[in-house]
Amino acid sequence: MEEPLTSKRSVTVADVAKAANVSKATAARVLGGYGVVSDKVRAQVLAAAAALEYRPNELARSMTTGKSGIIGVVVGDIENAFFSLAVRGISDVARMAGFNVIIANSGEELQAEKSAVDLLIGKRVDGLIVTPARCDRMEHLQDIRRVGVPLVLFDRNIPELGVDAVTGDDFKAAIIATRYLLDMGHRRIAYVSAMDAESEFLSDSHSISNSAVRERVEGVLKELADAGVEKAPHYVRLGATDQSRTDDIIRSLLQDAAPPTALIASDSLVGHRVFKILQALELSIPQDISMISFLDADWTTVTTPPITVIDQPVYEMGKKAAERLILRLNGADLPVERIAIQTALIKRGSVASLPGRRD
Amino acid sequence: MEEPLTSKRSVTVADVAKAANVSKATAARVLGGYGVVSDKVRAQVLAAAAALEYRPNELARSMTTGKSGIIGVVVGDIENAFFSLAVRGISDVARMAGFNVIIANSGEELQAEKSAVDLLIGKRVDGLIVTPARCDRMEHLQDIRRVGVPLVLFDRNIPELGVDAVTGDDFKAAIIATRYLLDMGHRRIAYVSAMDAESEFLSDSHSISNSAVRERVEGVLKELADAGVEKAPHYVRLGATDQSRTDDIIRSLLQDAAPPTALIASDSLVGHRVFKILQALELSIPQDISMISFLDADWTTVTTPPITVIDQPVYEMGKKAAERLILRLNGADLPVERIAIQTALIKRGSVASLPGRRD
DNA sequence: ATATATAAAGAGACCGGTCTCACATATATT
DNA sequence: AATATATGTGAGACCGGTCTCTTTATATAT
Repeated sequence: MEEPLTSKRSVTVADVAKAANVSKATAARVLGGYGVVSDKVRAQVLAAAAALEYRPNELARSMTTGKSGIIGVVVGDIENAFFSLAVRGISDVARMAGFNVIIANSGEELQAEKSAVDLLIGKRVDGLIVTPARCDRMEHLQDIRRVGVPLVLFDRNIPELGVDAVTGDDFKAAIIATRYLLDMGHRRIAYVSAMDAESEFLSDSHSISNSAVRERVEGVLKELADAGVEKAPHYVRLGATDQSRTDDIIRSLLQDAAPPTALIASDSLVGHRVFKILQALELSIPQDISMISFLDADWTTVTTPPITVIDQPVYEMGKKAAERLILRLNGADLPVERIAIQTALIKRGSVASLPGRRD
Repeated sequence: MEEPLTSKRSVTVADVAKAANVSKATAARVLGGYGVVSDKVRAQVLAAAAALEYRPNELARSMTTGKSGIIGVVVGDIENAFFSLAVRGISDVARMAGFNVIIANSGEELQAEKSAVDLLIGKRVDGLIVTPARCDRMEHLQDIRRVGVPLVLFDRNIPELGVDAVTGDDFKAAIIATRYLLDMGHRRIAYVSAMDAESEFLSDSHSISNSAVRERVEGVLKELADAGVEKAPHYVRLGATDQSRTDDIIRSLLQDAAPPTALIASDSLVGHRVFKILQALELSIPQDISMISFLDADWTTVTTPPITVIDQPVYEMGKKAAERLILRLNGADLPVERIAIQTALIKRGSVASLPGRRD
C-alpha cells in the first residue's frame, strides 16, 4: 500500500529531478526551457520526464510568473452568430500568439457582466476583451484598469474609459443604409433594434446606453433629417429581444396611420425575426415592404428574395481586438484608439425602388 | 519612492491580515469563507479587505485546493451553430454549478485536438468535454483518464474508451429521415456529409472514423437495404467541407446516370451549401429535387420552401453533457453511459411526394 | 602552477492562497 | 475546584512551479 496504483497525485519537477538524479532546480530548468543545462543532463531529465509522463502544472507556473496566458472575453451571447464569429476571430489570433481564451456570457446584463469580469480577474487573465452591455455604467471596467489588466472594448465604445475599442463604423453604416433607402424613394424608414429598453419608443437618442445602437440610431436620424423627413424618431423602435416582442413591434409599426415602407433590423437575429413575421403576415418583400438587416448572416442569402445587408466583418473585428490586446500585453506603448471597422452595404433583393415620393 | 502609486502588486491575504491586525490564517479564514471566526474579527477583516480592494487570486487558490473550477471544452468549430449552441448549453449549466468554461477549437483535426487537451490538462481543468475528431485515435483521451480528469464525450462516442458520451441518436435519426423519404416515394437517396475523407466515395461504412457520421450512414444504408434499394452506398458522399467541394459533390451526383431524387445533408452548414448550389443550378425544391437537413438552423425556416429538418436539441445536449460531467466531478458513482438524445423530424416543405416508384 | 573567467548544477526562498496542528481562553460537567 | 469540551486564533508547512544566489567543476590566461 505504499504506491497506490491509481495514484492521482500528479508528477512534479521534484519527482522528475529525483528520477533523473539531479536537483529540482536543474530539472526545472530543462522542463521549463530556461537557464542553461548541459546536453547530457538535459537528456537525462527529459528521459525521466517521459518515463514518468510529466505534465507541467500551468497553474503553478502562472502563479510564479504572474502570467496566466489566458485572455478573458465577455460577450453578450455566444449563441448569436455575431459573437460566435467574433470569438472565433479572437481565438484564432490568441492561439497564434500562445494565449488561451476563456469566454463568459453576460446575456447583455450589467450584473452578469460585472461578475464575469470579477471572476476573470480572479483567474488572473492577462487581458480582457469586453462587450459592455451598457456604456454608461463602467465602475467595474475602471476597476479592471486599476488592477492593471489591459482591456479592449468590443463592438461598443466608452470614450470616457480611455481604452482601446474595436467596433463597426456604426454611424456611417446607418447612414449608408438610410441613404440607400432614401435613394430608392423611401421616406418612412423604421429602425428596429434588439436593445432592451424601458420603452419601445425612442425618447432621446443621446440617452441610449449602448454606443453601437446609439450611433446607428443617430446615423439613421441624421440622414433622414438631412433629407427633410419628418417624424423620423417615431419609426425607431427598441426592445425586439425575442420573437413575440418583435412581432408586437412590427405589428404596431404596420398598423400605424402612416406605416413604414422599409425596415432596418439591428442585427441578424432581429432581421430573422422580422423576416418571419413579415412572412407570417403574408407581406411580400420587397413589393409590400422593404428590409435591410445588419450582418451578412447565413439565412440572408437563401431567402426569396435574398436580403440586402450591411456586412460587418465580424471575424476581422474579433481578430483586430485580439491583436490590439496582444500588442498591449507585449507592452507596446500605443495611444488609445477607437478602431472602427468599415462595413459595406451588400445590395440583394429586399429593397424595392419606390416610384414617387409619398409622404 | 517607497510606495509607487501605480503599484501593480496585488493585495494578498497577508496584506489584509496586517491591516486588520490579525494573523494571516485568520484573514484567510474569513476571506476564504472556511473555518470559524468571531463576528468581531470577521468584520475587521472584511473592512480591511474592502479598504484595500482585496481580490482573491483564484490561481493560488486553485493550486492548493487542486480544483480550478474550470471545465475544458474542445469542439470542432465554435463558428458552427451546432457547437455554439452546445457550448451555450454547457456554459449555462456550468455557471449554475459554479464552474467556468474554457473553450478550444480543434478544427476537427486530431493534432489540434491533442494539443488542446494537453493544454487544458496543463491548466488543471476539473473536467473535460471533448468532441473527438476521430473515434479511432484515442491515446490522448486515454491520457486524460490516466491523469484522473473526468471526461465526457460530445456528439460522438468511443465505446472502447469507457467514458460517458452525450450524442444524438444518429442511427435512428438517419432511419427516420430515410424512412420518410422512402414513404414519400423516393428510392435514390443521397447522403452528403461534411466529414473530411480521403475519398468522396464511401468505401466501407465501418471504417468511418467519426461515430456520428458512421451511425448516420449506417442508418441510411440499413433502411435503404431493408427497402430493397440497390446501389445505396453509391449515393453516400463525404468531404463536403466547403462551398466548392460541396458544389462538386452535388454536381457529380446530379450528373449521375441515375441522379438522386432526394438529398440528406449532414449538418446545417452542408445543408446551407447544398441549398445554395441547388438554387444556383436553378433547381426548384422540392419539384426538381427534395432535401432534408440535419439541425433546425435559422436559415431553414425562411427559405422557400422551408426545409424539412432533423431537429437535434443541441442546447439540451450541451446541458446534458455538462450535467453529466458535473455529477462525475461531484464524485457520483455512476455507470458509464451513452446518452443519446432523441431527435425528431420536422416536416416542412422541402420533400416532394413522388407519384410512383421509378428505379 | 596559480589566478581568473566561465559554465553547470544545487540550495532554498518565493508566489498567494489552504490547511493542519498547537495553543489560549471560555464554557460545561461532575 | 478540577477536569473536560468547545471555540477562536496563530504559526508554519504545503501546493508546484520560477528564480536568485551560491557552490563546484572546467577551461583559459599568465
